[in-house]
Amino acid sequence: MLRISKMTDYAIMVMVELHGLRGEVLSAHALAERSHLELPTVSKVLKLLVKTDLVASYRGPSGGYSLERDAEEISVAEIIAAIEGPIAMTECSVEEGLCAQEAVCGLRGNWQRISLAIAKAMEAVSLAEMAQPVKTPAAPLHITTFNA
Amino acid sequence: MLRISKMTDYAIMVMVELHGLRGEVLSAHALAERSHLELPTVSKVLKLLVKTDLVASYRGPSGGYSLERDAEEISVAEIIAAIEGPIAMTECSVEEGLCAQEAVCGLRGNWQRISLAIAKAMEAVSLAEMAQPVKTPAAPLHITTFNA
DNA sequence: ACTATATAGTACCATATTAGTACCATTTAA
DNA sequence: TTAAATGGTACTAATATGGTACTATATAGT
Ligand code: FES
Ligand code: FES
Repeated sequence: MLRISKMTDYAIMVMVELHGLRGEVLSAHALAERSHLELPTVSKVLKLLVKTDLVASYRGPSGGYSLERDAEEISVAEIIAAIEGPIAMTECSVEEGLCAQEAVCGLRGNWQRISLAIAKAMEAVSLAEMAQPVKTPAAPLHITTFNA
Repeated sequence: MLRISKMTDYAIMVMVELHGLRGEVLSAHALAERSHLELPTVSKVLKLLVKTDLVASYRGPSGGYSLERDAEEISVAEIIAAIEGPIAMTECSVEEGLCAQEAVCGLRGNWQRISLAIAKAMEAVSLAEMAQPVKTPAAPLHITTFNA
């Protein structure tokens, strides 16, 4: 199904929640409530987001989390990468030597091209755009591919 | 990592092997050898590909498999879909009611847009193109996204 | 200085998914 | 009739994921 992990999905939900509260600091607890997710899960996700400098954290009482940058400046690609690492369709798309079949399989170059294209597509979608609900997905993203 | 399953990877390898032999019928055993994969795995993959009408199968001695259509007419999207079902980033991209958070989460529309874009990108890449090795992925796929 | 509250980090477990295997039924060319 | 191939099902093992628990550390407020 070519899907992102649930953790990544959660991460986006939390980031969306954080958006619109720019400047305001929310605790993990508050974020869990607002996003209807479990606290431990939200905590885990937030820690990963802090590590990758997408959200700022403040300790102590009245501490919590806030977006590190404007939602317009954060891409979904970054969020995905923060949770599940580099965007790549196959092992070999990440770097040489990770795919068992590499010696006898010439697909690596093409997988890299495809992975790169998808990565770019996600880089072009900002958190701010993601936060705006779309009822009728009338205009899908437009993608041109090989030989274009 | 947003990756396809290994089975899907294998499926593409097998399809690539089948390509260039248009008309010729190869047994699962022969395909396993050529693609350096295990026979049971190749068999399993081939069965799925037959079900989705991507390859034709012939029983009995001197039976085997061959491409159902020209490699130019088969997209990687079809192969991926054959092995792992609809191309969708999240549960809710497939159809309503599959995502646990749906009631309180407005992301569904956007996920659908993104999933659709990726699906289209893969539809644009044919098996024939995939079979041509690319050493230097100089020109990646070009993708334009939201608001374009 | 003390304390309560919050994040940071690590380590862990339970479950779901995936990869891989085995077996037997069915078809068919020789 | 036989042997070689696919078709289908069911099973096992390995891995990845999702979720949890616990301890350490920082800090605002009293
Ligand atoms: S799929 Fe990775 S080397 Fe072929
Ligand atoms: S991510 Fe599926 S409904 Fe929000």
